[in-house]
Amino acid sequence: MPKRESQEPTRNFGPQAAGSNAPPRTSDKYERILDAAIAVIAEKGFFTARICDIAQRADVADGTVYLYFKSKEEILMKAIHAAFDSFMQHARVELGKIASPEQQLRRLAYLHLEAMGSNRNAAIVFQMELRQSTRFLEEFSHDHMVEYFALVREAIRRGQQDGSFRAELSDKVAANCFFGSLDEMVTSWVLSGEDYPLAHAADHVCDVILKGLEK
Amino acid sequence: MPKRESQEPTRNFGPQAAGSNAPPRTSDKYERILDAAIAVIAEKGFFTARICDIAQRADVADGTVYLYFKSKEEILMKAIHAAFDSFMQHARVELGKIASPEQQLRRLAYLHLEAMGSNRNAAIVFQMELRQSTRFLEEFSHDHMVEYFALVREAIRRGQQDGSFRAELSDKVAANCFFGSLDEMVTSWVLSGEDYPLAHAADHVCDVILKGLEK
DNA sequence: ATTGCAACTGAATGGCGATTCAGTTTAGAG
DNA sequence: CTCTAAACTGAATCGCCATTCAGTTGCAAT
Repeated sequence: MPKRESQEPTRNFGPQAAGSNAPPRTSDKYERILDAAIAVIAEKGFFTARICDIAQRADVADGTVYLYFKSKEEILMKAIHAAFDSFMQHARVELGKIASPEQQLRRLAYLHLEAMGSNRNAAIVFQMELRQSTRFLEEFSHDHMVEYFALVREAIRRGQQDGSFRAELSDKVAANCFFGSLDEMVTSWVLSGEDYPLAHAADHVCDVILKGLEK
Repeated sequence: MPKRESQEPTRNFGPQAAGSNAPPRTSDKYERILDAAIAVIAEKGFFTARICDIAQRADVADGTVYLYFKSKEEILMKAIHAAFDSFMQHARVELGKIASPEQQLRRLAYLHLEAMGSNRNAAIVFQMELRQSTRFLEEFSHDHMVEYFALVREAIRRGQQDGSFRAELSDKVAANCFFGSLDEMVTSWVLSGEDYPLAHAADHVCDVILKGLEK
């Protein structure tokens, strides 16, 4: 029988899914189900999305979904987790290459909008479901946001120290403005239903926010 | 038997609730149910909130809820509608008293945060459920947002015309930054679980955004 | 006191859909 | 080819809860 890929312990799953369940195997079913779930949830919302819709879209039987995930909720959790982690890792690497706090924020704004703009379904899930879900996924998704905010606040504080940003501003408020502005750009992009290149807006947002932070 | 209050046609309801249903009467049940619904939905989310929870909290029987509202969905709709209309009316009056676009935006920021900060449950419903609900209440809640944005964009455009704001900025992007920043302040206030006076933050946010818009 | 009707009640209904599991298929090993 | 276990299937189960409605209560008019 096929065996676990000879890789790092908990890297690429596919097998034993949810902690203690039956352990599926080598095939792209895990990813297919995740993708299908994001698409269906984006379209109908978490609570209205039915497992059988997801299964159908992923082209597997209803029961198969439960070989890979413990529950409907777990699918959403894993989907958000995966997307977020991949974004944060990418963002950290990119920001590491830049010294100027101002340029870091510009870059981050671009990455944020690009990530959302490149996958509408994921963007919908993030904008619409993530908040709602904060209630029942609690700490989980919240921790991710805290991570992101830490990145922003850090850049802002460094900018204040090196004298390029006004020191009297609260880094928390400033970070909220930065994030909130980008978030709203994404929301209006999602709600518009159109498909203009979202990332183009990064510079325009930064024109406002960075000037607002400047000395 | 008690009769409809001698007021404007469709102002204060209480009676015949949902268009064609059975028509209840003079008592505060309508409001009690709305308030209970907001509280329960704030706590558990729209989909997880049970009608019997709402009824219990409003101190009426399950069935009574349906004398005043057509469905669970309608309760949320009416609640959002009422809160929004009252805010918009108030905001329009207040902004009408102010000439300077900059001061208008400052005032609006204050009103926004004050409205949210004065009723945590309502704020939770707005921040968490309104977006989610955009999907199934569609146009409905979206129209309200458009109204609010129109107010903001109008002030921004006037500021650009009178030369106080940079004319090269898109009023749409600027409005997104303004709204997004406030919205994010509310979200972080809601998620913090603490009860600091949210409205105090209005000036801080405006310090950033207005300076960002300035010439 | 009697009547009639609006308001209200809450147990029963009905449908939906997540989850389960008995049975089927697949594919590697012998 | 045969055997076995993992992987998969999808129909049946089961709990949940919005909504309904037969019956009760309150009250004002007569």
